[in-house]
Amino acid sequence: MSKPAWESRRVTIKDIAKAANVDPSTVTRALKDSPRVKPATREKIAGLAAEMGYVPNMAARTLVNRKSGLVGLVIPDMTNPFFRDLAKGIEDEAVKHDLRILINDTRGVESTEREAVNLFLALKVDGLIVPMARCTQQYYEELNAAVPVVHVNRDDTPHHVSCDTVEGSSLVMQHLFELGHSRIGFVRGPAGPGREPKMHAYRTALEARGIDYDPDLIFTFDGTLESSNAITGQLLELDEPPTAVFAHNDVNAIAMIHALRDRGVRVPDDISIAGHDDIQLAGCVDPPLTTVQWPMYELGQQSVRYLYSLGHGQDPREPQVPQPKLVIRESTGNPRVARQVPG
Amino acid sequence: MSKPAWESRRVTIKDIAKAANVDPSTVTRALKDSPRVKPATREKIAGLAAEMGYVPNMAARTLVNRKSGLVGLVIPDMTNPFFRDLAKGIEDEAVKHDLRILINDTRGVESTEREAVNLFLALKVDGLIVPMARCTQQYYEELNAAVPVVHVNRDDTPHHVSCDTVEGSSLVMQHLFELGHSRIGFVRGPAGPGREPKMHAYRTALEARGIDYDPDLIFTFDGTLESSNAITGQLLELDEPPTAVFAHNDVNAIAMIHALRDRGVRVPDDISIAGHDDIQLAGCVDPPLTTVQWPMYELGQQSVRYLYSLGHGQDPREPQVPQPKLVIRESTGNPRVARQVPG
DNA sequence: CGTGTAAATACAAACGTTTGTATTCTGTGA
DNA sequence: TCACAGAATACAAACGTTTGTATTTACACG
Repeated sequence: MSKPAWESRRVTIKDIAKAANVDPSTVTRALKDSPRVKPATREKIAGLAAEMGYVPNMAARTLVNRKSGLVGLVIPDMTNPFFRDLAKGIEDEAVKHDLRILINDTRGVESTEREAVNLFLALKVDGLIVPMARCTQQYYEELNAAVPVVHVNRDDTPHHVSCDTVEGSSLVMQHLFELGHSRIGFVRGPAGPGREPKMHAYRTALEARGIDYDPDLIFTFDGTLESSNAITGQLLELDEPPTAVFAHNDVNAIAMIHALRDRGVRVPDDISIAGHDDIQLAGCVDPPLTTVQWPMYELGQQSVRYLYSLGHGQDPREPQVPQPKLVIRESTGNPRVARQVPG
Repeated sequence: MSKPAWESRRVTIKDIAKAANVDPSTVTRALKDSPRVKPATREKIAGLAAEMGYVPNMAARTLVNRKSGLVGLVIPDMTNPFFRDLAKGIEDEAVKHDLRILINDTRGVESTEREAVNLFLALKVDGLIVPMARCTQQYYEELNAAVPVVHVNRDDTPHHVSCDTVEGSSLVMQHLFELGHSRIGFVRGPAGPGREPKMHAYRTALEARGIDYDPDLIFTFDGTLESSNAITGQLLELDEPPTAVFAHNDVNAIAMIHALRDRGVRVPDDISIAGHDDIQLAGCVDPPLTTVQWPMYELGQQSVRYLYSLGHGQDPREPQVPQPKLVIRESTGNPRVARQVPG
């Protein structure tokens, strides 16, 4: 096996300088179009750089700049289409600010999240974007001393972009009430700090209608398919199952619809299911999902802008994102006439 | 607004050295448990480092080591569960080699893929793992001169880990033949280099049975939901639609099943659908999907091992991964008795 | 042909770590 | 008490880039 080519030293600015018979500093300036270098020289250097296959060394750059132009994105589950749209918004906005995005999937594990954050810290990222993190608020407040951190969809932290979670969830509850439901289940997300707005909206809506809160109707979704299946099982085993369920997100809602069908329960005839997020898939499943349209792409964009302000000592303006909207499709309907439980 | 805390300089090895009254080099060695430093000093330094909240500066480290301990993972669609399992295998193996994984989602766009590669190059990654890349074989051969690159599921490149694609696809074809199908559609992946093994298996299987290859039965999936819908539409508009379809992957297969149902076509009664990959969801949809079980996790592990050997000048051993297996579920069945197309 | 000025470029220090080599300890045995 | 080995630590250079300052060059003007 011949000696691998990548062991040979890569071409540096000094190599180019030597080839062009100038000082390294001139090369740097030429490469970033500084007016301090004469056009002819600039072009000669640009040509040489391309020809020699120069790749800048970010490590050296980061070292002197004390920042990398990188933004770390810490997501709990890259498989959730929600994060794809978010990431898209983030990346589109990031290029405008000359920032590059690095992704780390924590798989919903808190320790992994910490490791990811540490890696990004060591990488000297300019900022962190953390949608719905697992770690505690306190952790992030401390972290915030080290690097700008903006949260998405979480409003208990110093810096966050979000839209009206309570409003979104209230719309769902109102819709279900209007259809005639009163026994409504609620699936909350992974237990943890900063995720209570949906729950809050749920309870408030119940109260406003004078309906007692029943802890039996509360389930917890951990992001996995199994979890959705398990919830579906629990739910059907109840003496008096709910006639409608407000699911934590669309992934959960869709999985539950499948699980229900497997058990011969029809949606929405036997039970209504509403989701949250309006992922692309939501309109394509059977039945199409009633859900809350959540401006993920915009949230992504705003989080970068926010981060940018933060990193430049500006007081970030309250981000403007569209209000959540209810999208009524076919997974919700009128409840069946209540069967009286015998005895 | 008070001065943001993150503008203050972070604590470096020099700060620790000063605090501990030793030389920076001693701190380095203490922090990496070198036997050259006396246990008492080591502990004192470790304590100080923790107390002062020291975070190593990877840029400086990378600069002197000329490598970062990072591995870049370039994936076309992070939403495909396939890549999640792959990434899991990669990360689990990576920690064993003290490597960290960085992900970049290219959304199937070739130019984005190039940018991602360049970013990783600038970051001085130790290697690249590239499952089913969009760029040409030639590009990667050149790239391979700069950094170790291993491909997953693609066998036209210098270094790759894969398992028997032809075998996996042949199993599907054989299964469909045995059910009595002879008019079988095939959905290929995003057009591009290095993705012909499935196609090859398809055509070979057809030939072996003496069935003519019909270009009308070949469709191209670009990874999106819309694409699956469009294919479904095209397929049904055929004068003589196929009685079975071998889909490029499970995501495609599942989307097609949905699209078919929307149009009132039943699976497998009216048409059989087989997928590829056996993602977690495959067993949970309705009907459960017949598919090829693909050892994604193992491929992930092997790709890191392979990369590691490559990076250490060892001749990498041919990776051993399980053979693909056919998983027969309910989305495939006997064809309906062939309707004769009138005159 | 000087002189002044602006343009173009060179110089040098710094960023935070690592590592090979040199130096200073420490304690032992004669 | 001295020399010596070995342990512990200090020194210094290097990694590739950036940037403020200094130097050289070119040119126009008197």
